[in-house]
Amino acid sequence: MSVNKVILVGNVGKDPEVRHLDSGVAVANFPLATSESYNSKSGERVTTTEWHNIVLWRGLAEVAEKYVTKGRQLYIEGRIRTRSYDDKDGNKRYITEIYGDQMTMLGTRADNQGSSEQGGATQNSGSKSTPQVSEPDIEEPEGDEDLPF
Amino acid sequence: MSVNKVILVGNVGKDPEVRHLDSGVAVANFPLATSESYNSKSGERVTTTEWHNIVLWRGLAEVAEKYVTKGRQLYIEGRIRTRSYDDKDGNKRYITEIYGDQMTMLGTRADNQGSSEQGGATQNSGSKSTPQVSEPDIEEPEGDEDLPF
Amino acid sequence: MSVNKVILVGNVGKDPEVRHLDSGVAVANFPLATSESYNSKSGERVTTTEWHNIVLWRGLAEVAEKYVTKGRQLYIEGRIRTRSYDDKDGNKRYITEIYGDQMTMLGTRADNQGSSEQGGATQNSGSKSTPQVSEPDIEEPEGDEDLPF
Amino acid sequence: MSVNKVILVGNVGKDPEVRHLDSGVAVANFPLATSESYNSKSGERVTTTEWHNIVLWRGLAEVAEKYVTKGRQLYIEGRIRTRSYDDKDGNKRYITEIYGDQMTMLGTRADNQGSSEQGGATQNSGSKSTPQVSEPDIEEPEGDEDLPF
DNA sequence: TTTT
DNA sequence: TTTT
Repeated sequence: MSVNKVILVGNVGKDPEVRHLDSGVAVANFPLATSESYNSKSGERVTTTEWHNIVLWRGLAEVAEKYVTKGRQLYIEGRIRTRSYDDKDGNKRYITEIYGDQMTMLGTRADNQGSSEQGGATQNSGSKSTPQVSEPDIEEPEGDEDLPF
Repeated sequence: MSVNKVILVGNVGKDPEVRHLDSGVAVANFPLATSESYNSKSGERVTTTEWHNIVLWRGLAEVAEKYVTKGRQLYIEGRIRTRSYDDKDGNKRYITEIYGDQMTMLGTRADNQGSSEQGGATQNSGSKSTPQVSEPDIEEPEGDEDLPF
Repeated sequence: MSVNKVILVGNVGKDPEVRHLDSGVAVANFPLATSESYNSKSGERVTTTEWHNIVLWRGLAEVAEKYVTKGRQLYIEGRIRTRSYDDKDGNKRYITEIYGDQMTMLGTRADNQGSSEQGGATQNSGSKSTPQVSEPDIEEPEGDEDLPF
Repeated sequence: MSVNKVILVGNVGKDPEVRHLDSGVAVANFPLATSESYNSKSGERVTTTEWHNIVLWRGLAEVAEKYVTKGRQLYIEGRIRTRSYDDKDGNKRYITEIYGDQMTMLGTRADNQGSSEQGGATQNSGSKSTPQVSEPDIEEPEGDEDLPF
């Protein structure tokens, strides 16, 4: 009876960290930046950046491992999840993450690799550079508890 | 160059707290619950609830003050914002909030008030019980009729 | 490499028509109304209604058959699809439809049935009146061509 | 009491046609393609393309006039609107359009211009190549700093 | 009519 | 920590 949906277009802040759980399930984590600009009262242009903690599971994590790199522009659709953990001092802390259910690579390869032999709008051929992917299904990301975050 | 969008349909956990800043600007805060169900490996039906910290400004805050109450089912569209603050021990803490840009009251009055004289699908008359509102914008693209398509 | 997403909250205009294809696949069709209000230049409050042609497949169609009725308030998430057909005069015509991938019943039962023994915000017990459902997966709605629209 | 929202990421099919109404209001029209791939029953990879009729007003139309060109990858957020018109034979016809409320240019300039002196991830400097824009609204919730959370 |  |  409810909806929890997030849609982000932003830039990857660091190369993903990908773990493979004992169960064989892959999990990827990386930060994604979105930014907003507005004119302050005093007239300057102000830009603020928001950092999102992206978490991808299974197939999406594997795609991230292969194709997602720092600087990449991505579309991510997913849901918000806040979880608690104990910090080194035994205090309960909270962290909010975005569990991605859908991911689309934006821009072309030239854009994102800096290899730069080619700068046009055409996508690189062969090696299916940047697939669009989604979660296999509505399978729940269980086994979550196994993760030593 | 980026997008930070959240869409929620959930139930209000507590009556909003509404503050009026010195500037006259109103700010409302309240928790909104979304829930998800899935079948665990062991076969039971598991429901997890996610709590979202909703923040509304100005006109939306004023609408919340008047119409949003505990239990209410709402549609909220907004953006994610994580801010830091120092806790009582001087430690830096983070909290993630949803700044609402658009809000729609769901269900009918009977639904949400329990007064219940009337249960049909028709909306309550008079007193425009549950207005739909958004941040200032909403300039209508009129003049449409002028177009010689 | 692309995204085609629609999010609607509106009211069902007519009870769904549900067909069962030879393959056993169910398909449901019904209109959903969304409305917008704004103040015209001349100062009156103007409300315009938009009608969306909703199409649901398989499990979602079956849920619609059981639970979706005229007047019901629904959340629908899906994608836009425009298809052509030949009208009685042999002219090519186009129709745009929303293929729903996700559906959530809004409001409570009292709201939507008019039976009205109960009007509070609590959901009906037992018989899990209004389930939230989604497409089994990314299975393509093939067999579409079989439909005598 | 309703929501009519569309989110698209796709490629511009033709340079926009921009009109300036007598009132001074600008209107831009262009097609945007989104595509979907899936594996058919017979095992081949099938890609279908959906064409969306984008309509932008005022400031957004002016941005489109300056920056949107054929091939460009765009994020568009808006709403569905179906309108009728009479065709040359006097028959009533319908067309469904997407009225854009928000637009974001995706990829970098190198991506979209083919000028190609440069292929890396860095955006072109100067001439603020690809602004992100939205309909008039966007009043910032400043005064935030005043809040004694 | 785009893009991969 | 990204990007413009």
